[in-house]
Amino acid sequence: MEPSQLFKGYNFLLVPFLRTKLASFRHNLYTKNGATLYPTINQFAKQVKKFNSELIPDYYDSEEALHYTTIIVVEDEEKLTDMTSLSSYLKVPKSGFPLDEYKVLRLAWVTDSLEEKKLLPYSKYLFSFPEQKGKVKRERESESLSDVKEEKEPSKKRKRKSVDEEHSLIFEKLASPPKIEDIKKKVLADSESLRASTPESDEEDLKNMSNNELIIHYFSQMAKERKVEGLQFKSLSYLRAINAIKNAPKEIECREDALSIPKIGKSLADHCVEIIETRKFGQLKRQQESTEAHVMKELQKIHGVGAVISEKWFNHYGVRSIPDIFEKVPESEFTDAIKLGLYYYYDWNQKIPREEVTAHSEFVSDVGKKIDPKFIVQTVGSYRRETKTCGDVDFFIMKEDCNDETKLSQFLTTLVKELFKSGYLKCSLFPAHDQLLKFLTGGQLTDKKFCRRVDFLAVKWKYRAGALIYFTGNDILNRYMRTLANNKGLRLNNEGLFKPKRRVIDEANKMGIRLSKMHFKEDDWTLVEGEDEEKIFNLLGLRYLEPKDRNIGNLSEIGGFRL
DNA sequence: AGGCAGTACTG
DNA sequence: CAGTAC
DNA sequence: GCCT
Repeated sequence: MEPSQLFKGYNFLLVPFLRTKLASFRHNLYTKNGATLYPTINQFAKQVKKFNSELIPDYYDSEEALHYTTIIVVEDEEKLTDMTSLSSYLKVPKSGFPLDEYKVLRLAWVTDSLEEKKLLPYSKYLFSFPEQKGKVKRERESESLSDVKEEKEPSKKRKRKSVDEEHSLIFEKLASPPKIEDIKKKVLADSESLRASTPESDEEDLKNMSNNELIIHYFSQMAKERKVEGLQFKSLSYLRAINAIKNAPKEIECREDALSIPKIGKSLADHCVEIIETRKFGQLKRQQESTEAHVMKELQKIHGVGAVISEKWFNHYGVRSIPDIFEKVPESEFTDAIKLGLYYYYDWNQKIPREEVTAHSEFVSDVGKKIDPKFIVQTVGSYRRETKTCGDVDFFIMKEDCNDETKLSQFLTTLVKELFKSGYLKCSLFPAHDQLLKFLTGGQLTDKKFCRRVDFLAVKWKYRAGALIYFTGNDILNRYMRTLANNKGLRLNNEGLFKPKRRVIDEANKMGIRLSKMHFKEDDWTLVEGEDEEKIFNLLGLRYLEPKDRNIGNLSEIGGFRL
């Protein structure tokens, strides 16, 4: 390979600094391409000193520049177990050294960059220690959306921006989606390097399953298939049936057994019989094998793409794969949300290990505490339901006795700004408006590989329980509770449990429609309960469910809950 | 035959 | 308003 | 796809 000077101006701290033949060969390659290599901090620090005195005597600029161009390259991942081992390999002096302010990248970043003849974004190559507990580091620059090349040229004259200017700049940057070229690049790179994890096909387990377990197994897959097809209510029927089967007193042996279970009608009973007798579900298999279903499923994993858009892309534009989208679908079809959905296609479809969500929680709540310790930042969603993995991270914000939306909004705005400045927040799925109470974004911890979906919701104190129930979910429980409320002439929403005022009842009667169909106007309904979760459950005639018992309809659910 | 949760955001 | 997401 |  001819020297490209690709890494010109870059400092590589190599850990461990290996002296094998192969390593020497690699090191030679790095230096040929312009990199300067360092085995220990001591030698690097000398360079830092020189760097700082030679360049503009502006601490801010020079340090920042150094951060852009200094990379810790992990040459042997197995030898690095934690921060301590990293320090010892680099021989960090007693006086200390801010190691955690530098990017720690896997060797693959260097080799892939050489291969591609360009500096690749760091995001996919961030090294993280195995089993690392939630300790999180800050990063100085916000990467990801901008190209690495832009980052390595720090602006020479960085003047202090006014608060307003900085504010609008941050939100502008958060809101603007990446360029199509960059999206394409990342999506293609992801689909290559990070081959889709093989779907767990547990043929063996199927044989050992009881009738009911097998039916649930197939039904839950069928629910997904129906949803992808856009048949949301059929999908819902399967989910409801699953829950009913879980609560059924005995094994389903025949058609009558199935029909005796609520939510199982003629059609589902037939499916049950087929599954019991053949241990297979033909309709499901055919569905799963059709290319249309397969492609639609892939497309709908893009945030912002649902049943209608995926169908259009499949039939009208002939899209058959994710990379296909860039060839066949006109750019005008991409909303900002879809652009982000594509850019983070791979990231956002990964399950998040519970431990990582804990790390997110600690990081975000620490930032929140520094802004104002009186605000409570609680992690809800599936994390609160104690699931082992989460699809996203949900943050719930409130402050004791605070029902002032302006105050809540101010806090959330500041929080978002700080999180952006620290490099954690990467994007926003819709522009932040003046009363910022809800914010949907992507967030990434510096030592983690993936950007995650992160949601924020700030709520008034008096509505905290209603909001908490809503935001904790799961969705099936939410729907069930709202239906229950309707049946009692009440109304449950994101704020709390409401009862109708006299005149609404009269009006509904006069119009001959159900109360729940009445347009919800604050004036027409009285808040019954919004501060106590347990009271809301009880008012609906339910026993209180601990968050961990709210995974209704989930395969991993234990115990079951009678809906 | 009509409902199936209720709300908020984009375009 | 339709579409999507929470 | 089930229930009313």
